[in-house]
Order: sequence, then C-alpha cells, then structure tokens
Amino acid sequence: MAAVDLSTHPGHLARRLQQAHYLLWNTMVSEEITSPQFAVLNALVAEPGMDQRTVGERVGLDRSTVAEVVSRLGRRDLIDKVRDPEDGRRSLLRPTEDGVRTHRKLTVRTARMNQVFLAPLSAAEQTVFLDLIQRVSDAAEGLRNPAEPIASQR
Amino acid sequence: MAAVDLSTHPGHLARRLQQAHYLLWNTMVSEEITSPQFAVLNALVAEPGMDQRTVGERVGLDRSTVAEVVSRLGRRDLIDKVRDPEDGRRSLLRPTEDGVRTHRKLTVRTARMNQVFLAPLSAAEQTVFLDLIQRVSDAAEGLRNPAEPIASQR
DNA sequence: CCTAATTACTCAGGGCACTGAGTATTTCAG
DNA sequence: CTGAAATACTCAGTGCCCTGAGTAATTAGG
Repeated sequence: MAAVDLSTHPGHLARRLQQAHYLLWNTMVSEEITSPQFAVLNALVAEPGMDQRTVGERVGLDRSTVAEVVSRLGRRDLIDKVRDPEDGRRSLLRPTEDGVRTHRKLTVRTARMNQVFLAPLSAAEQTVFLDLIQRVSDAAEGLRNPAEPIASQR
Repeated sequence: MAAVDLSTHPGHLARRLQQAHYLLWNTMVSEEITSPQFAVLNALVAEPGMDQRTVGERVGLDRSTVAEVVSRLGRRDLIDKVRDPEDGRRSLLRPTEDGVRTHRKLTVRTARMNQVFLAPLSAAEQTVFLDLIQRVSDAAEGLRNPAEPIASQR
C-alpha cells in the first residue's frame, strides 16, 4: 500500500553495497583476514606504534570494535601489543614480520578485487563514485563531532 | 612504508558510509527500529503474506539474518507469523496494525533523514550517486548467483 | 507408493558495530 | 601535593551479517 521504494534510499543501498563487497572480499582476497582487519593492519604498516584510539580514528572504527579487531590480529600473530612505558593507559601496536608479509600479499589481491568490484563503471564514473561516497560519509561523520577546532598537524 | 590509501577502496568507503548512515538513522529515525527492520516491515506492507525466504530476497538479507530480524519485529508485535496451512515449511508474515502504523510514522522520518544524508550533494549528483551504488551492488550480487535465467514477473 | 532430492527454516559459531558502565592511569586545578 | 577531570581501555549487552550443519515438510522419480 504505502510502501516505499528502497532503491532510492542511500542507507539501504549502502548496506547492500557493503554486503556485496564482503562476499567479493571473501572469494578474492581472504577468508581469514577481513576487510576491517586489513584496514587496521594497513594503518599500522603506515605508522607503527599507534595506540588503539588513534588507529580507530584513522580507519573509522569505534573503541570497542578496534579492541576486538586488534585482539584477532594479535591471536594470529600479525601484530604486537605492548603497554606504553610512558603512558600506562595506552597499548602500542605494531605489525609483526608476518603481519607485514601478510599485508603485502593482501595489498595485491585487494587491488585486483577493487578492479572487479568497480568494473561495471567507466573510469570516469569510478572517480565520481569514490568522490561522492567520500563526501557523503565525511559530511555525515561531521554531524556527529560538533564543531571541532582545526586539526593540528600532530 | 608500503601502506595503501584506503580512500580509494570502495569497500572501505562502503563500510564508512553504512556506519555514517547507522548513526544518522539512530538520531533522526528511531532508536528501536533499525534500518534492516524497517526494510523488512516495508516489504511486508507492500506485500503481506510473504514467507521469510522471499522477504530476504526482496530486501537483500540471507536466511539467518531474516530470521533474526523477523523475531525482533515479532517480539515488538509489529508483525505476525503463522505456519502456511498449504505448505508446512513456510512461515507467512504480515504486519500487525501497530506494524502498519509504525511503518507509516517511520516512512516520514526516513524521508527527512535521506534528505539530510544526501544534502552535501547537488540534486544531479544525488541521482548519479544512487545510480552508481545500485549498479555496483547489482553487478557484485550477480557474481554470486551464476547465470540465473530471466526473472519472471511473478 | 516410497525413497531421494529439494526447500524453508533453525541453530551454532565467528565477526563487525554501537552504547553505557566500569577500571586504571595521567593530567590539571587549587 | 591532592582531589577532580580527562583519557585509554575493557566488559556486557544488543543487533546485523555470513557460513555450515541439522530438521521438518514437500516434491519428484522410479
């Protein structure tokens, strides 16, 4: 009767997009390491020694989720976790050698998967697509953090 | 070192987009009914009496997830669930009066939320955005179901 | 008919994502 | 220097999402 067409609802489409990606990741990249786990690993390869909070900020995960992902990566010995001697609240994270190796391997596969994922779009459309998603996400995240002052470079 | 820029990874962006939507939904639409729950309710308002499998197909949820969502909607007395007398395997689902009322209320709020969510884009960009997400999702879902024959209209 | 395949659903298990409450540590105000 | 505020993390609870295995009912083959 008064039902709505969900294909005009960005939230619904976002969920479907994410699910589609999840499946493709599973078949083309890894069945063990998930996309969020790769994101955390990637952040730590870029900048070893970050604490959990900072990692979460970088990859867009909240405190609890980071803790879980970190614990799984630790269980697989892909990252190390040590208490910061200078600030006993923090845990400092860094990839192990195995972690770096795994990251390298998955990076290649991820690139291939992205190509397949975006294949239905032309090169120009792909650029637009990434830009639009990013702008919407950034704006929506901005709604959460009220009027944060200008980010300093450190 | 060899780290990757995740802002060019559609999967990562898809996850962030969905999270952003989740937060906005929570503040602007409902704290009790989630977006997937609304999707199921919406499908049942459009076509009461579907079984769980069909609902899942319509809204893009797998068997297990539909079962969970349905059980939550049932707990809130928004839908009824009865065994199909003609086929004892099926559960037939239909919204209760309260379910229809709730659906109507949330429809209004959802429309408002979508406006806010898409506000950073121009009207033309919004159209492109929805189209691109849909095409990518459809294509990726197509990779899963191998060579399905042309869908019949019933 | 009656067995075998199919179909709808359930259940257990792993992982992501959020909130609210609690703990430990550090920092800051007085 | 000490008590209060802030910070990093943990834990419990809820919900979404998938897979693989199991159960009950229906359909199809011989």
